[in-house]
Amino acid sequence: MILKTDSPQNSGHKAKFVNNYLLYLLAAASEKASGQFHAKVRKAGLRVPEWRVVACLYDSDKMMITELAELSLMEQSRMTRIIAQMVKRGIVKRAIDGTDRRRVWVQLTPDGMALAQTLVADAKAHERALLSELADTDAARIKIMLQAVLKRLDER
Amino acid sequence: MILKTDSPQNSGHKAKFVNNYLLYLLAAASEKASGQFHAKVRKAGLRVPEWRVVACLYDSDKMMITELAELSLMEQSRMTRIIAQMVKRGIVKRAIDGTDRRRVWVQLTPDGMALAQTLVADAKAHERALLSELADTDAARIKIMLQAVLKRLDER
DNA sequence: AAAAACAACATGAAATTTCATATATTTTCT
DNA sequence: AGAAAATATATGAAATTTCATGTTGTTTTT
Repeated sequence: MILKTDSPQNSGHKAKFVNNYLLYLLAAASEKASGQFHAKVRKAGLRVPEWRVVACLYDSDKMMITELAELSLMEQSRMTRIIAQMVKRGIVKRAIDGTDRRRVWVQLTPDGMALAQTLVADAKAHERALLSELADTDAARIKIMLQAVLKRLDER
Repeated sequence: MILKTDSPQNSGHKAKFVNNYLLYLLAAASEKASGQFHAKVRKAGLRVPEWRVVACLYDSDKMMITELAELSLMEQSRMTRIIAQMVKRGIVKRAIDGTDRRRVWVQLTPDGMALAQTLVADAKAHERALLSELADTDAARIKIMLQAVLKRLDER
């Protein structure tokens, strides 16, 4: 057997910058933790950005395109196009505001609401499973901590 | 003055699902915290995925395309194309492994290393500023906590 | 030592995303 | 009221990303 020149995955564990860099840790934790659940989302027939919209609308009667974009962490023009697709697929419906005709209210259809309920339940179960794998003290604090980070960031 | 039908940003503060959902909090914290720094990255002439590559290479002599993709949280084919662009711009260079000719080693050029050093220093300063805005206990624990989450996720 | 399986990277084509800007509507200013 | 500014959404066009698959090279099986 021939020895490899170098083993992949940098198993030489020499504490790289990124592995101790907050923004990287946040991105990696988000990406990897979400990855698992996103498989379920796709099995339910949604793409990830669509799931975000559904999750945002789950407990709101209706939302504007701009609000959805902000809350779903996406650009407005992208959201416009995503909503257009979701309308075609019967997941949401659009309605122009009677008073301010620039505004478009987006609402889940009955089908969309059914999807939302299933997926939100799945999401909560997945979250519980994930939290249960953490040390108790971490599980109890992580969400509070992230909310605090978000609060600081929004205050700027 | 005419009262608005409904105020945007859902200021009715009725604790929405997403605002207490771990995966959303992670995504939002990542997105918003990174957003600030990414402005600096673009001023330095890099796009975000390129910065990720630079940051990964910062303290590695060389990395394979696959390793870079894994560490930078991107798909391999995307990484291949990003590296091609970075080669054109003189930020990195490619070299085929002598022993295993499937492998491509990617390395920072001197220009790339200069960029890396500047940006990593900026990143560290930005991180310090961010952490300093958090409560001391949170600042001390957040990275450790995220590392723990990542460890659990990788163990699966 | 072939054959089969695996691994690393590249690539075509479709789809999505971004960026800048257009359009329509409402609000504010003078 | 009329002009200017602001707001909400839409859209064209270029660029990027994704997905499936193709190539090439290496390792494992038999």
